[in-house]
Amino acid sequence: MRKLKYSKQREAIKDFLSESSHPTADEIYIKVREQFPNVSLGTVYRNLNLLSECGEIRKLTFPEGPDHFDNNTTPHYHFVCRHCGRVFDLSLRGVELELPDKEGLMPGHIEGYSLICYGTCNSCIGMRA
Amino acid sequence: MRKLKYSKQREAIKDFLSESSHPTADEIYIKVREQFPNVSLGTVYRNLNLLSECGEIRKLTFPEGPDHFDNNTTPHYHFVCRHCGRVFDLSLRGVELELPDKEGLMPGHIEGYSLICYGTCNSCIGMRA
DNA sequence: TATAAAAACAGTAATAATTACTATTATTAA
DNA sequence: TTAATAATAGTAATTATTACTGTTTTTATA
Repeated sequence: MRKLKYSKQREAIKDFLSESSHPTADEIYIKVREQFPNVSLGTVYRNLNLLSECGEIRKLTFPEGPDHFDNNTTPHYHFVCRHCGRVFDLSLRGVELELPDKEGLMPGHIEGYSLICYGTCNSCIGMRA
Repeated sequence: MRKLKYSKQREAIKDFLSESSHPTADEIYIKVREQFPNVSLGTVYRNLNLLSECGEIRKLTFPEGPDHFDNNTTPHYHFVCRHCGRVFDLSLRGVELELPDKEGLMPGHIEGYSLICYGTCNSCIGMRA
């Protein structure tokens, strides 16, 4: 694996990730620009990809809209509101999948999985009521 | 819900979907063009979106590459190979999630979910051995 | 069967998200 | 202190998808 050198831009990206909830690359870009006005969106994407590859963060892909990024790499799932697009964490104790144990059923070697729930969040339900 | 009128292009798209495994819009386009040389990619996308909205097919989104489409709308999961990108069906009896029963844990009303496993498929494992 | 409204079409242009390229600057190990 | 390499900003290019427009097809009803 390649060696990462320190960069203050990457540090700012990580800082913002740790204090925010599933931001998109663009949201991170807007925030980091407050501290580094010349930072480029490419730098944000490159660092997010580097950090995902290192396993420091997770990339979340949904059928609608841009990817989101999550600094919580412990096993957990997500709920996405189809109306406002917000992403929520789900712990779902009791829904421990233990998929790696089911290798026999797999068409190969499983290295990870993602569980995404879709629906309408409570605040969007409230708006329609 | 809006009313669909018959179209032979849409019929060809459905036919190909039912005899193939998780094709992308572009793969469908290439195939349907054999029968309708002037079909446009926009027509393929429009019909795939219409059919997804009607619940006749499912759209599959992965972190890499274009969306895939699945004419199997019964509950099942997917395994995606990180190397060749192929998509496999998983039945995984015993991993019945029953998520709709867990509404109390959700930040809203759940309408669906997707479970995607990532890894290396057996044929890609063979190639590296 | 004729007709008219609605839907679908092909072809093209536009958009959104992301990646690639390049010349310069910053980091780091020796 | 230096030299190798990683990282950067800025820009261009790419990929996947959607939107637009004028024409054609479908379908319900007269």
